[in-house]
Amino acid sequence: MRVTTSNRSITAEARRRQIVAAAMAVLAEDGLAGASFARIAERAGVASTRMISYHFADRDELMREVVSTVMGEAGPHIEQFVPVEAGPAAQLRGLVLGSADYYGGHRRDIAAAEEVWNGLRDAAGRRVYGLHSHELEFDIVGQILRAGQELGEFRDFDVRFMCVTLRHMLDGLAAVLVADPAADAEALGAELAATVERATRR
Amino acid sequence: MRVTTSNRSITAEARRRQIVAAAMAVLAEDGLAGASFARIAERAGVASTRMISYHFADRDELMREVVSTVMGEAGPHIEQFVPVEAGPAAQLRGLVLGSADYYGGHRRDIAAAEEVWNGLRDAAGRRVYGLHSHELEFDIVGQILRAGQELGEFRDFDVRFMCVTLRHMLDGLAAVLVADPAADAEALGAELAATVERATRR
Amino acid sequence: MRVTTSNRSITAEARRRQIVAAAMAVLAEDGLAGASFARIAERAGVASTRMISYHFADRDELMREVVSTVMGEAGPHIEQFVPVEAGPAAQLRGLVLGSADYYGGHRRDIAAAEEVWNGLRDAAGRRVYGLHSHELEFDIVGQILRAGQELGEFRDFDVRFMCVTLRHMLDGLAAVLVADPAADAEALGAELAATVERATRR
Amino acid sequence: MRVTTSNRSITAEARRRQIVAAAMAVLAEDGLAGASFARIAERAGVASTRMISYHFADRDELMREVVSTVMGEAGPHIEQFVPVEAGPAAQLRGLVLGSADYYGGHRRDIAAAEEVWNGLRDAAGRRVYGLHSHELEFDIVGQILRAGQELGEFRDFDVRFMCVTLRHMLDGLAAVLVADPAADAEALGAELAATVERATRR
DNA sequence: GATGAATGAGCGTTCATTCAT
DNA sequence: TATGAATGAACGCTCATTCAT
Repeated sequence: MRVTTSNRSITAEARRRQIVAAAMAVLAEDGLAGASFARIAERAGVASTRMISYHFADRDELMREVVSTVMGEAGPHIEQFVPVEAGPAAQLRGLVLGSADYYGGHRRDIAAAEEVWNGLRDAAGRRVYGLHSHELEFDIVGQILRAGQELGEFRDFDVRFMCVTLRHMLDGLAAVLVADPAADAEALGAELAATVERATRR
Repeated sequence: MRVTTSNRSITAEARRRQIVAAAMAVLAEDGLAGASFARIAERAGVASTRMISYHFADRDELMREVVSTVMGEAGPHIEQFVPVEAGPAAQLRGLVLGSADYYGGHRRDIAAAEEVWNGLRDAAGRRVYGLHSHELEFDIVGQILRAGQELGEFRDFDVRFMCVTLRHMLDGLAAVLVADPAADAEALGAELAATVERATRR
Repeated sequence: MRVTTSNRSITAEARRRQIVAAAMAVLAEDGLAGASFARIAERAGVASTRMISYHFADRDELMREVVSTVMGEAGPHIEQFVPVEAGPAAQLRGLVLGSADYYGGHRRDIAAAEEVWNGLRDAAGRRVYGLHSHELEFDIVGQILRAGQELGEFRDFDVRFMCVTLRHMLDGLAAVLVADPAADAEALGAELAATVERATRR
Repeated sequence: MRVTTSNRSITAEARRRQIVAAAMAVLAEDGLAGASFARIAERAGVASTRMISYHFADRDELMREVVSTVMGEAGPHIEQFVPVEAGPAAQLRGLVLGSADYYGGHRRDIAAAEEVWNGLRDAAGRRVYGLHSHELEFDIVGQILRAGQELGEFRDFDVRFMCVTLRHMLDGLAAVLVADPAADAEALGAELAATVERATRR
């Protein structure tokens, strides 16, 4: 059992969630540069931007919260699609289908998170997120890929680069789902799973 | 023979190129939001931001010029790698290898272009670029893919979605090359070509 | 009894009045084009132009406030000079004398308001104020004039055009009072009242 | 016979007239603040604002030229309506009718001139035009009024203030004609002439 | 927990004008 | 007579943030 040790009150947490939700809506609609405190406050229905400054240390913290909220939801959701006992190929397939399922049901959220992911910079101008922020994902996927190679199911490719390629293929799927509300997440997920299967198998 | 009929003088064109180059450098380093006229002017070594306003109608025009400059260079460069007489599989391979070659030689430029591509919005908050801006590329790649399917070389996949997937795989390649200056463009290009080959063939 | 239900605090209202007063002074001295935020802020004794932007949505709102402040004061002041029970001729005379009295006591204010009135344009270049903004005044004066015609006191003139003419005669009076600080408002008011009386009576 | 001793060439004069005409159009549409060199150049169909700077010493000279062009045309036109041999009352009537006739035929021009007249300031912020700029007109009209008083035709009013009042009544007529393209200049002129006649006669 | 007031720094853009042909 | 290039100064406005309750 996991316990969140937060010294924040219930109402404060509610306010934070309210603001994060508003931030996501604005990010998805107007982009990172358009997601000013003023617009987010207006969207959240709070009186002034001061409310945001009060609940978040600074803009960065709010934006990071957007990303971690989405990532925190996506991980467990996708996990359910990955059969623990099955082989690497089935697990890889589960990863793709699970991602497609999550993306399909949270198009606005992933659009928001991607805005932050791709655009956010720190005060010195360095990217806050980037390939290195995916290392945890690359570790997990890398283990599956390596296991497949050792079992002789997968061909001999550069594991890390395949992880990067897979990530971007999934980003492509997300982009289609965001751009076209009518796009069929399940069908495209299956399509991509087939592509990934052929790209990796011996 | 193509003739550019521009009503701009030679010196004006030179100044524009100088400013665009400076903009690219700043974009790659500080991102779209960090690419202010002040920083670009400083980088370009011109006295004031007024110089930029004089040569470009507005910020948008400058940013679009960055993208079209890179796209205008990349296209012909990659074309050389695509054998006209060969079959679809060879052409597809050429596309990947050519892209890798261009990306490897212009890491800063593609980083700059991608900043604009992903982040630029118009006054109303709508993305200036997006999936739809790739339609021309999708047409060309789509023709190759369809030809391959008709010849029985390629398996039966959703052509358009494969175009999107390919685009994002290439973006992943670019991301690696930008993030790691030591990354070997040729090797990764070959790696990706192998992946694409397996993903598409019957 | 009229109650102003404003959601602005007392201090905010005080600041607004302070800024409006400064704006009036600058407008009267330097004209509309010269009434920049910088000059107004300096005149108001506030640290920066940011203070003005904080209290007013934009330049237009400040300028409109100048006009409505003057109009809101002038109306009730002039009303006192118009005897409710008396006949049209006496009421018309009261209007002129009341206006002269107000103009004489607020030369700087009317100069400021007139700058805005004559010069302010919206973003599309259209006049914000104009003859149509006087319709309320024309209604009131028009009623007096029509009543006089029906009673046989006034001759048969075009009521609306007489309203316009009267307005411009009063503007002329204002212009003299603004241009010449030594001009005698009461005497000129009486002079104009005589002119208006002859212009209208049967 | 009057000879214009100008050291300007014919083509230069033509260019000046072309620019002045464009300035008038822009002034009437967009107001004084909107009449930037950029907009005037565009309207005149000349390549750059440099053309304007070349032909006029500065913005002031161009704006003054607009006013003096209109005044130079209006004077002789109105003169034709003032019978030299007739009495003061008839001359005064001619003045009003002549003005109405000119205004009616040059609505855009008088709108432009009035923009400059009311708004133009010198570098120090002082009005370039104002009541004092009307002194020549006031002299002429004043002579007529005084003659009428001496002949016993006119009542005993303050001559100078009546001149100011008349000027503003005419401005009111102009305002109506500018605001309403369908307004009948001749009818309103007759209406105003009647008003002026009653306002002045014994 | 929440708020109003205030702020310094920076934004892109426009202005009329000058320099050098 | 005309033009292209360049410029310094100023514009209104928005940003996230801090102070003081």
